[in-house]
Amino acid sequence: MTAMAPARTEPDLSFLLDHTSHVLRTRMAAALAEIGLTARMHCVLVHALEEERTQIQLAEIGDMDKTTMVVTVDALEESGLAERRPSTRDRRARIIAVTEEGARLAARSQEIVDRVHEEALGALPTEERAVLLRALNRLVDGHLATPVDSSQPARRARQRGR
Amino acid sequence: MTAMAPARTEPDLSFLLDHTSHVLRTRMAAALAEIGLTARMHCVLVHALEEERTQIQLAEIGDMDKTTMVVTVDALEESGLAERRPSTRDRRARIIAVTEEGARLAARSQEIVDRVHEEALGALPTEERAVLLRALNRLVDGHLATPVDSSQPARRARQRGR
DNA sequence: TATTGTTATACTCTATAACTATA
DNA sequence: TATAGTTATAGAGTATAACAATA
Repeated sequence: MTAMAPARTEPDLSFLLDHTSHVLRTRMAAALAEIGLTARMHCVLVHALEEERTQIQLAEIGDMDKTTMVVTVDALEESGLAERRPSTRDRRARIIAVTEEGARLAARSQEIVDRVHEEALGALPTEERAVLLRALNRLVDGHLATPVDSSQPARRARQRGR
Repeated sequence: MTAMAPARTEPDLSFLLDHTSHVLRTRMAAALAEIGLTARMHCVLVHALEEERTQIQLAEIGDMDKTTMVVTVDALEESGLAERRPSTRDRRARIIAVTEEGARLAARSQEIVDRVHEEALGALPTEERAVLLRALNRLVDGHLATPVDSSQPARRARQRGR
């Protein structure tokens, strides 16, 4: 399934956001897949290039679990795009160092990301486009800043003794 | 994980849409859970009330798989909110008939949906709000209308003989 | 032959738990 | 004690396959 359907006549914000984000996500995934990247790999590459960062730091930036980060970095290493290096400050931590090939690919993937966004917004009048981005930013900073912590956790605690 | 992080300097449409839709979805789920509904149950109730509809028709409207529809209707029946009735036109099909209690609850759930949308948009100036909805509608009708059909299927075909 | 609805289940995704090593 | 990273795996969500009844 993709999203909740428009339950009515008035514009349905849930449907609009779900649908647009879902479609954009599939387009982005398809475009990045052409150069062998996932959105997460792109995200990690770009932020690892900015400065020396550990896996945990990159996980926080990308809003990933640390275990998800492990598999993402595994993929980057297998593709020769990044390497784990021991941090000199903290011997528990690993710095993610982007290789030359990784840096080249990151430049290309950023172009792809920008292009996909351009294409998505292409149909909008310039002014409407600016207002859209401003409004979405306001939502992100405002009432839609943080998810409610659902009383029903994503997954029940593992039962003891198993 | 929630969404791809802002990879940027410029406003990142992917991040904005993913984040807002995700947060709104959790808020909607939490609000509807207070009256024992999921977003899907609400969606089915509302559209089943509009006119006589079969499971397949409701599944299409809600963009659900027919197997997902089965469990959604199961939940509605168990809660006494809807019933399956054989279609008089097509004996394969089942009409989803909303009970009186279901109709009452659907009215309440629609209020909840509207309220959650109101709250989300509350921070926006009236004009910006109108432009946002218009712009999102344009995206839905335009380049973000349909997802690319990913070359890699969601799930590989079941291997034969198993 | 195709379609509606159903059951059963396989697959993906991601978080939890438990662990090692360091702090 | 707490944290970084790792492995293994549980659980949720959802689509696929196969089927029965009917078109």
